[in-house]
Amino acid sequence: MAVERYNPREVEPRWQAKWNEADIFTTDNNDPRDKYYVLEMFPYPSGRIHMGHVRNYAMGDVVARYKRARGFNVLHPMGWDAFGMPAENAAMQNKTHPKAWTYENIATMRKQLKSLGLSLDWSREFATCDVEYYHRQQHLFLDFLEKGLIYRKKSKVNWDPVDQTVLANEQVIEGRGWRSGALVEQRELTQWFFKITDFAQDLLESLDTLDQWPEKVRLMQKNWIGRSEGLTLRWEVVSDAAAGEFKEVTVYTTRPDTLFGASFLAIAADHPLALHIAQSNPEVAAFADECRKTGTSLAALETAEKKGMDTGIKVRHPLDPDWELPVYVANFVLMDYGTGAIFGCPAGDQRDLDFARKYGLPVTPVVMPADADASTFEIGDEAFTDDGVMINSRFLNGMTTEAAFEEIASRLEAEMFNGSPRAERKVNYRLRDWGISRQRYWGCPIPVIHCEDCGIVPVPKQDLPVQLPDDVTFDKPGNPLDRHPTWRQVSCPHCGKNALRETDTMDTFVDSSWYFARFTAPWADAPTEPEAANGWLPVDQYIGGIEHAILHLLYSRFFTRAMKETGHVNLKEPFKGLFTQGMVVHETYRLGSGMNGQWIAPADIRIEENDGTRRAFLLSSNEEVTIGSIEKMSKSKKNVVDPDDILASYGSDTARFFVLSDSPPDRDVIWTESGVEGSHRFVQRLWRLIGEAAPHLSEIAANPASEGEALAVSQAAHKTLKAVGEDFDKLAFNKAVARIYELLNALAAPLTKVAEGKADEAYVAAVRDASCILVQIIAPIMPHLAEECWNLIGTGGLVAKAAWPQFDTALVVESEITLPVQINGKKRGELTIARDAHQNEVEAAVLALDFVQNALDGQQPKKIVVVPKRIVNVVV
RNA sequence: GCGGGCGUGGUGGAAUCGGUAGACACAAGGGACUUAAAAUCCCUCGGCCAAGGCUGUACGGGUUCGAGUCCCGUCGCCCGCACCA
Repeated sequence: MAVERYNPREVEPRWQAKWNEADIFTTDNNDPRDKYYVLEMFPYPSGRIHMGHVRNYAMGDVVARYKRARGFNVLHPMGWDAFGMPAENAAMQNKTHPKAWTYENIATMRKQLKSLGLSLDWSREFATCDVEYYHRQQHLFLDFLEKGLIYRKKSKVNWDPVDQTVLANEQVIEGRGWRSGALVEQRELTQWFFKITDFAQDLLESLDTLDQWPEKVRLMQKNWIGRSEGLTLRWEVVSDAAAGEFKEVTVYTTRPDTLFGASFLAIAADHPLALHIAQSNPEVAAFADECRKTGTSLAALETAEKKGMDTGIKVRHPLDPDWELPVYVANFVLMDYGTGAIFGCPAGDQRDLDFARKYGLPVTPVVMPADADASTFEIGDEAFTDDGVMINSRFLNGMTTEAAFEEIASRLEAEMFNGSPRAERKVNYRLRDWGISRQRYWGCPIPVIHCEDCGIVPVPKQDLPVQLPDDVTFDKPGNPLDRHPTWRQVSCPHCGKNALRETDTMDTFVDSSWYFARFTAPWADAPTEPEAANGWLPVDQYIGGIEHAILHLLYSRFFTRAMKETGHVNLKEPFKGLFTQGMVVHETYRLGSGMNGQWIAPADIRIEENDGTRRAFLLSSNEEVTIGSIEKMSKSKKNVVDPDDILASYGSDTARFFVLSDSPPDRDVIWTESGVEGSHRFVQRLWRLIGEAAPHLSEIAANPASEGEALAVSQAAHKTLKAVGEDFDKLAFNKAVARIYELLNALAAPLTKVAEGKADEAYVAAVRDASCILVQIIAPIMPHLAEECWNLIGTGGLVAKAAWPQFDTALVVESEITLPVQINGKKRGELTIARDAHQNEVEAAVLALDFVQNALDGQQPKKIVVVPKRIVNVVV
């Protein structure tokens, strides 16, 4: 019989409505079953969802639906990371209010997400710009402040001297402001900081407990925290009028063993000594100013050419009073790290070597490889940075690097200089405290008041929330809160005098550092309901982009610790399992070249393919378009595919199935139109095969076959069921998809046979069992299609509420296995033998094989390697 | 610059712990059905030579009975670098 084509436009909204009616995705905190919290990183409401969102949320939804079928009480919420710069940029460009712009975007994107049929608990939805949310964030801020986890200090920002405003790093392009084009300067402001460094050691050590995180993310965090063991070492300044009061310079070094290879000291442009010298030395002052024009991003600083300026000051070597070294100001030494001063050993550090070559400073090799010859070992263009044997280092000669470190450290620790030890062992971290002050409007106001008499006064909790005023304008650069006529005016909670509100708002990373905890009780008056938070947390499976591997995840780990210290939760690690998914990428198309070229959207072209050559043409004019490289979907390159277009033509199930197919989920997926069509063909094929057989299937109860013709059908279904469950447990969605294809291929002929009425009862029962399994394993990926098929087979109820089926153990084990047989490591044939055959039996059977006999040519084999159940290798 | 990752047919990828390289899909080619097209179904599909074999996982080395997988080096691409989210 003929079956109508599957029409997702009709089917998908219908099932979404049924799920709503049955209210099956709303989560009850008091449900006694085992909990499972699956969370995808919440989106920034940029305007419309993109394919990256579809992929991210499809993955989370598969996990949520699968775990629900497995009997867990699943929490799967959604919200909006809604504060941030784009809303202010839009306000400046389009004269819209950030609040209106943001909530309109949220409305659009919520509608788009709902059409995907995600199994989300929408009753817990919030946006970080909701007053109810940032109210509680201010509550947390006050608690952290009270605990001593927050302080103020001076720190640098990118300052645009034309727009008179602070710029984000991404707004600094090649050292210039993105709007004004003016050279950016560094400027110091007093800003608020979270003391993340208090937890540096714990954040580092606890990485070992995160065994469900990708190894690479743990490694990146470890390197980011950057624990090093070294020495602070004081150098005596050779008396000099220019040095003034400065009698010594303290450096931090992790390589005290290379001390005899030192050839200069380098200090940061903002080092107190540099600042002092700059007062009397215009050259140094000019150079330091130049260093300050690089902007504040580390990448910009480090890719800049390494430069320095001799201060004229000299220091004495700690181990030789007759040895004097020059002190440079250098642009690669950072005031934020260590002591803001280093000693340069050109032979043992590439940066120091480049610097020494540039300024004609001596290069003395002090470490050489263990097997090198001390009399001939030289440093050319490359420093020797490995461990080895000490040379040219007086009493250290012949020692290992490690022993030399210990020798220098203990000698200098014991030596007194100006009344205190010359050196001290010190553990240092690269991690810096987290600066959260932003001079912007669209963020969470920092709830403090500045009073002339009382200083900094926290806003009393009963006065929260400190609400953002709505009546602001964006016609001028700078922070609208600063120039608001009345908002700042407030009386001091202490003394009642006129005082001023803090106008800095919080970094948006703060908003995203605890939203996962808020989802557990978004209605709570306090930031969390501890019982709910402790019950649900940690998040069992967190899914998001690799671009958040360091900052967002590290800040969230810090926040959870800080919330523990302030009694809002009682755990340290917020995310038990982490999965980082890849991006969705697409070909680019370009019309014309060079300056006149323009990017063309995929929707505006058609592709022709002849003899393997693909050419693209503009739909409107038939002009040929150049096919460019495959890149991350971005507005600027126009290589975006709007999920709405895909949903309109293929439906949500096809889109979800496609983004989970082919590519491993942690790698990028290339969006291709032909790939989507392939996925859609599968949807139609499954619908047709099930639909044609359904009238017969619905008449007979499911029953797997244990013998006869139908055995193969049941074996295929149960093996796939087992494998797909394991794949879902590992988030290996692409493998699950491949197995689903395989199963449908295996069921195609049996389903047709049933449809044609040529099957006996036992066969139909086995096919029905297999069909139900098929429908249940596709249900997490293609929930609408699954409900429609489920209904057609006449199973009753919703698949979304059905328990995950059990596979039959007897159907998934093989009694015989086929082993590949190699001769000298190359496959030459196969051996089929009982699964539980003993090693001796396998060897005997292999030696009896014709091709083995031929290869041996009468001789004895040198060796036979038998890897049980895997392979046999005969060495002749 | 520093830190992290990736590289397998025409294409996306599979290969669980070092054990049959190319599962599954896309594209392409051929055939069946059709008045025709679409849809569907069947076959072929890394390269080289005729079988049988040789060769092949970015490139160059190494370890091993056996390497896509481990080690060393090179090249290319991607992510992060603290005020994008």
